[in-house]
Amino acid sequence: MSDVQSPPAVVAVVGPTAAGKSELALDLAERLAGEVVNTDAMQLYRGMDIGTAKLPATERRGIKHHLLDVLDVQQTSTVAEFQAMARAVVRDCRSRGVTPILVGGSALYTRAVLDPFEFPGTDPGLRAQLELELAEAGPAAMHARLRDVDPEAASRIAPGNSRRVVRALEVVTLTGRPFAATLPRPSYVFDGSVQVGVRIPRPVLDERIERRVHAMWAAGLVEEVRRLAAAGLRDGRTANRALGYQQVLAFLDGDLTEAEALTATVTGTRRFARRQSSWFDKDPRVVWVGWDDPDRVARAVEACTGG
RNA sequence: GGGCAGGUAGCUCAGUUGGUACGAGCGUCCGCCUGAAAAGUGGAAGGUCGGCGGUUCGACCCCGCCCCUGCCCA
Repeated sequence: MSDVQSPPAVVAVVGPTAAGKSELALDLAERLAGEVVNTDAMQLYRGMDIGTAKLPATERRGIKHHLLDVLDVQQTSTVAEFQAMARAVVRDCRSRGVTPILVGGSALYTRAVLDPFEFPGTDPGLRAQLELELAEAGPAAMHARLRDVDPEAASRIAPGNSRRVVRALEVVTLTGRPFAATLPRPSYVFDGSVQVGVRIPRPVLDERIERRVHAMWAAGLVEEVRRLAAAGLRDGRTANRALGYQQVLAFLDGDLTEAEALTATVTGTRRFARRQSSWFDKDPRVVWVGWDDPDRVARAVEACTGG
């Protein structure tokens, strides 16, 4: 147990989607007198409930949840802004003697809270300019340009990845410093940070994902998307890319049949789960517990209390 | 029973007047990832070209028979 003087730990529950993170987070919150902090990019959005598997208020066991429903669907979400919000919540919790328990599948978001990520800033005008130039000159020309001003970054960014090329150019011209020079060190910014990972075999996960997507459809995902579309879902830059929403939108626009939208959501979610795992698996700091281990809560608590 | 179309990568399909399958998209696998991250992106592995026989120096491409699928006629 931590002594009275030192601030509570910062706990992050990580792992692929549909592995059971939300439940474990609630268990930990109860055992550690904690509050839940969402680190899921899509659960930030108001009205995106079914498709993001957002825990309904009635199932939150009376535990306070932070950073759910803070954005409108047409607003763009960004890591840097999220980082600031989430860190503020973490500090607030700790100042009240409460353990913040981060949960969410957005690896970058979670890491941006825990690790010393420093985002170099942005300029909408410059960004727009670069994107215009990209549209006119093409990806190869932009990559060549990056090679001139920041060879190191250019060598690390695939020429076809225009998104990153543009961002790198933005950072270089904005700061005058190389883009690659700002890589974070793998260290926690908050004392007593712990990451608990939920480990689940791939076949089991794939089956759970498939069931979950079907359940979302049965629960009215199509209606939810229709409603959000009327509220401007298509106008945003982030929310309409969410798994499930993206595909249902395509269905509503007649680009996919409903059945195709459903299977595309399943395979898309599967791929997403793989991408998530590639972040978490290579982080040696994560303490793993089995998704169905009867003692997983005890093990997780032990990891969090410095056992 | 007869006619037509088709059977090529896990799926949907390109392709060669007979000379080692140029395949593509999707999926799968592995990797990258700093202001869109449920996003974006790099790479890899997959094929006895329905089966059997024939023609040929050589057949996935020609011939015969058979099997399967779809449509049409009876």
